[in-house]
Amino acid sequence: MRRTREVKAETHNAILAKASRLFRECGIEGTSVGDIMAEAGLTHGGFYRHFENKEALVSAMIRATFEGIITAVEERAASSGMQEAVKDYFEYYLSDEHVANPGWGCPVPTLGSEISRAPEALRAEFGASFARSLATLAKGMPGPEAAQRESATRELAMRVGAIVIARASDPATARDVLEACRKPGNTPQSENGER
Amino acid sequence: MRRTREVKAETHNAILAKASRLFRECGIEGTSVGDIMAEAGLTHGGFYRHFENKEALVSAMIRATFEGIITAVEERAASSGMQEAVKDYFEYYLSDEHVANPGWGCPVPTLGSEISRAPEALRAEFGASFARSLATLAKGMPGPEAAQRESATRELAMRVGAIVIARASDPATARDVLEACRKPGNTPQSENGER
DNA sequence: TGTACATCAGTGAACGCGCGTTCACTGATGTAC
DNA sequence: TGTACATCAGTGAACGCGCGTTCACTGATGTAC
Repeated sequence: MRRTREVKAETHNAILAKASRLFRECGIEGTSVGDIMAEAGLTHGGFYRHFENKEALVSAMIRATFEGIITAVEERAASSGMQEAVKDYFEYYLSDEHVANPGWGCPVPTLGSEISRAPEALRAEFGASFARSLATLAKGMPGPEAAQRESATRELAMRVGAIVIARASDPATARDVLEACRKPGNTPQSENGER
Repeated sequence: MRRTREVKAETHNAILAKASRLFRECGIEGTSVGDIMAEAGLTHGGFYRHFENKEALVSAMIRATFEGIITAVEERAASSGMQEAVKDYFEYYLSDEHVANPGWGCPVPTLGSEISRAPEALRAEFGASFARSLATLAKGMPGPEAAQRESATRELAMRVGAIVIARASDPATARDVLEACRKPGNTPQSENGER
């Protein structure tokens, strides 16, 4: 039953894609290797021909998922410009759709706390991938480079918090929090340079 | 080996207190009933004389932990005023100490994503407890009531996100994010009333 | 206040279950000639 | 291009383990009189 190189590569990508959605939707501990393989139409034993263990898959999933977000924003920027692409992303971020579909959303609100308790190697991958995403978003912010990075960080942090709170709360509380965070006028933008 | 009412009440509180720290530090799934009981100096079997099941403990822990935070802020406010108490809380929130000690910190960044996937009853408890905490913090913000609530929400959301990101990242990324969020000047404060 | 008995807080063995990982096996693919 | 054999992707049973929960048991506490 050996498969061609092409088929193996497709399987590998399928495992990654299914893991990406399931981890975001059900959490890392809440998703078993068997769940992922079944979703990919395979049995659990074959998993270890693709990844050394579950942790290795988590690491690859983190990188691939952030990379996918970066690519999506950059593709949008190619037609409408970075500023518009980032504005759109931030608007989507606080949408009811994003709140309701963690499996297709940003990995930070879903996986952040689990990664906090994970081995250093995973936190290193998460930090590096997150930093790359942030650098992309920063390019769509106004002002000089330092201010861009700072305001992208604050804007994203506020949205991550809003999503975490909204998803963990009853609908009424969720609505209040989302509405407060949707209001403009606080695009932090910082005072100015810090010296 | 039956215990007096007083001893039982003490045991009950000990279980709650140990669970509060362990859940925040290791996550809900990452903490077993046995872990909690051992921490309280007991064996796992006795747990069910105090709580119907693990979920009931989680619910009680959420309420008690938020209530503890509210009490701490209000006690500080009794001597220095609400504005100062809330300012202090927000400052502590982004401190390295808070990042390093999830077991003694805000339950939102640690438990938020797990609660998202929990039964509705837990999300209802989380939402209600969170909303009460937010109402307390709002009292320390400037402006009319609606603006107070809004800016407390945004300020807290940004901090929740910052902590989630910082804890899940490598030290360098964590530092960058925390520093960006510590800068003042974006106390959102919203435009003004919304009609 | 004293007695008799019911209650029940806490113990620790046992349960069924799902997990991550291993392994012998299969047969199609890859490779060396 | 054809042949012989090594490789290895995927299968499914099996492993050891820790989990939440149950339960028979113990003996001190609570209660009824």
